[in-house]
Amino acid sequence: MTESSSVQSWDIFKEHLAKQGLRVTNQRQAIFDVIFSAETHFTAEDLLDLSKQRDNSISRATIYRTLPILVDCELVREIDVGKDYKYYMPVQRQSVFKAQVVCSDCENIYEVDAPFMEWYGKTVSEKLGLKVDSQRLQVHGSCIAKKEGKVCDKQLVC
Amino acid sequence: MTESSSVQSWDIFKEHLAKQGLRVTNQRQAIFDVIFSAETHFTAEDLLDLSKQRDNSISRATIYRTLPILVDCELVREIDVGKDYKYYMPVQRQSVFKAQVVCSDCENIYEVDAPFMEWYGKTVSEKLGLKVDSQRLQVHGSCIAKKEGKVCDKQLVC
DNA sequence: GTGCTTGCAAAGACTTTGCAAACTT
DNA sequence: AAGTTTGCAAAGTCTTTGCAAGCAC
Repeated sequence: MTESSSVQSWDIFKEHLAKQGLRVTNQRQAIFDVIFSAETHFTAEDLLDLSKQRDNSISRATIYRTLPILVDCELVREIDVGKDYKYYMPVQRQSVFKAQVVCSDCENIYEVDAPFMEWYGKTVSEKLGLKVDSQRLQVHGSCIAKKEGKVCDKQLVC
Repeated sequence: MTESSSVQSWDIFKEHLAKQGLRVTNQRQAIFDVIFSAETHFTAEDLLDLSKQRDNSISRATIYRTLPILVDCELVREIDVGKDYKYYMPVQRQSVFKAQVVCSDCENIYEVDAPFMEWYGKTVSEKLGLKVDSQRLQVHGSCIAKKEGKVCDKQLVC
């Protein structure tokens, strides 16, 4: 994450807040900062912990109230991998459709290009009389390294 | 759903139970029957309601304990569309990878072939050192008919 | 008879919400 | 000053679990 892209994102956020009649608060600013200096995926609880380090007064409620705003303006993507909590991650500023590859051993989530999805989703939906709103493509896998008795850890690439 | 395919599914279920040292109970039988005479997707709560019509003593706990068994032996597919409850549907007895097209207006869930997924998932995963466990491809859309002021209802195909 | 199953109700896990105080504009 | 936003704690929603009674094998 370059500084300029983070600045650009902040402008998008501020503009979105203004447009919705919402306010720029210290809490929202801190939460934004945490997200855009992290670069990885995180849960609401992760975000709460990290945010509290910047401003201990930030509450769980504010985290849960702020995340939907960031998802709304497409600065953050919500990722549901079937667990009972969701992951979030800063959206890369590019328009290629992304698939998520989720490693169940080390909890890594990779985002990879899946450009064919745009065509596929559109074609299939139109046949059914639907207009595409969103798409999700997830591949769940497990570490080959781990199966061979080698290390697999959150810190390492599988 | 032809009768023969339902019978075949029942054999798979019975065999799976036996293999795991589990027992054939009236409740499991009733739940199985409900699922394989419904043909559509359903939630745990839907299943509870329908099952209670056959056997009013069936409890929510039993529903939640039985579903994972059916998912295990691949007779039922669990579908998480991002809501806080899950959908389930009887698995078609064929091996082509299926995508789900979810209509947010009428809550229909269509399953369509996505044969390319097998290749895609495998290729992408191997590059990352992963072995594919499962994949999910979902397209979320909304009714074109409804946008044009026409009817869109659960009963109708969008 | 042994030990898996069940229903019930309570517990869990994550997320949402009502309210009064605090803050942004 | 007017109207958002916040933290807190309680409430919600779906799902899981402990337990004693009941049932399959």
